[in-house]
Amino acid sequence: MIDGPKVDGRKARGEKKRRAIVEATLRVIERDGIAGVTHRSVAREAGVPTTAPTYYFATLDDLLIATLLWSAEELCDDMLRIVASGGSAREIARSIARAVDENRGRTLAEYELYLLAGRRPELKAAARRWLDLAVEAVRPADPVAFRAFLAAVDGLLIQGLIADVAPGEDELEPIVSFLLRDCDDFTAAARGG
Amino acid sequence: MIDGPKVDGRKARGEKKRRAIVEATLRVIERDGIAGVTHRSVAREAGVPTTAPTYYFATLDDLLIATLLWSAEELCDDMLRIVASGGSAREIARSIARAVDENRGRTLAEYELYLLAGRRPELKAAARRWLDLAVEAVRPADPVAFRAFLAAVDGLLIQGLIADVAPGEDELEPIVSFLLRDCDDFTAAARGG
DNA sequence: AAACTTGTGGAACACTCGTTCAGGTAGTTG
DNA sequence: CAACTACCTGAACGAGTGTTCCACAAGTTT
Repeated sequence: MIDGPKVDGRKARGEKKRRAIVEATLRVIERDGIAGVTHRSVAREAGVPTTAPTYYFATLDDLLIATLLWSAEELCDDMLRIVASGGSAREIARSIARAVDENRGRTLAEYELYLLAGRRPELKAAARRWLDLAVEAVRPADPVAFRAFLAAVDGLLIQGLIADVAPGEDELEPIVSFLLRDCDDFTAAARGG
Repeated sequence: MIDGPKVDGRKARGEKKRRAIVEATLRVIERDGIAGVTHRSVAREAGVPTTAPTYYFATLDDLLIATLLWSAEELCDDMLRIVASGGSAREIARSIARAVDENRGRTLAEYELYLLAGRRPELKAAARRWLDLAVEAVRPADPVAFRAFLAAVDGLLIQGLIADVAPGEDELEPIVSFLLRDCDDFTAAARGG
C-alpha cells in the first residue's frame, strides 16, 4: 500500500482530546474572559490533567490562538448561514439581539479576540475573517454603503453588550432598516451569487 | 473660621501621588493592555514603591475602575471638543483616523474598558458615558439615524484597530459622509445648543 | 518641644502561574 | 508474548502575583 490508511488509535485519541481542550478553552473564555484562561483552568474545564494543555500546545499563547482561530471559523459559518438565508433587516436585527443576549458570552469572547488581535498581528486575519467573508459573499454594488453597514453591525453589537438592558429585536430592526434603506441589493447579490 | 481652608500638606502630596498612580496605570494599559496591570508594573511605571498602589487603592480592581472612570472622563472631553468644533464629516473622519493610528494605544484601552464593562455592571455607565453625552449634546431630530451613526463610529474604530494598515482620513471620509448624508442637522443642533 | 496623625516603604507570606521532566501506560509490531 | 514506540501525567521548580504588617518619616497640632 502506498500510504498506511490504518490510523494509530493512540493518535486518534490524541486528536480528540486536543479538540476537547480547545472547546473547553472557548467555554472558559465565554465564562471568564481571556484573563481567565490558564493551563489549569482549561484542564479543569476539560476534565484532563493539568499538564495536558501544555502537552498539546507548546505555549499558552498557542492554545489561545488555536481556540480563537477555531472560534472565528465557527462564527463565519453562522454568519454565512444568516446571509444565505435571505438577510432581511428583521433577520439581521434578530441575529444581533440574540448575539447580545442568549449568546452574550460568545459575543464578548469574539470581541476579546478583536482586542487581542489589536496587540498581536498574527491574530488580525482571524479577527477580520467574518468581515472579509462578508465582503466576498456579498460583492456589494456600493462598497461605501456596505462598509458603513458592517461597521454599524459591529457597533450595535458592542454597544448592545454594555447597555443596561440588552436591546431587543424590535428596537434594532428600524436601525438595521435605516442602514439598508437603499441597499437591498446586498441580499439579492448574496442569493444570486 | 467655619471650616479650615488650610490644607494638610500630607494629604495634598497624597492626592498628587494618587493621581500619578492612576495616570501610570493608564499608560500601562495603553502599552500592555489590562492584562499587564499589576501593582508592581504600575508602581514601576509611576516610580513609586511596590506597595503604594495597594495603599491608595484597597484592591487592584479599585485601581482599574478608578483609572477607567478617569479615562472615560478624558475621552468625553475630547468627544465634546470634536462635536463643538463643528463636526463635519471630514473632521469626524480625521478624528477616527487619529484614534486608530497615533492614539491607537488609547483607543485599544478604551475598548478594553468596553469589554470589562460587559462583565462588570458597575463599569457600564462609565463605558457608555461618551454615547450618553453625544445623545445629550446633539438631541438628534432622527434618533434612528443618529444611533446608526454612533454604532458605525464604534465599528469603524474597532475595525480600524484590526486592519493590516490603519485606514486613513481620506478612506474614512466617504463612509462618514454616507452615514451623515441627510443628517447635517446633527452639527447644526450641536452648534445651536 | 511633645504628642499625635498621616503618609511611606521594605520584608515577607501564601498563593497561582507556566513549564519541565522522568517515569508510567496504552497501543502497535515482530 | 516480548520488544518497541508514542502518548500521557503527577510531582515539582522557579518566577511573579496580591496583599499584609510593622517600623519609620514627614507634617500638624497642642
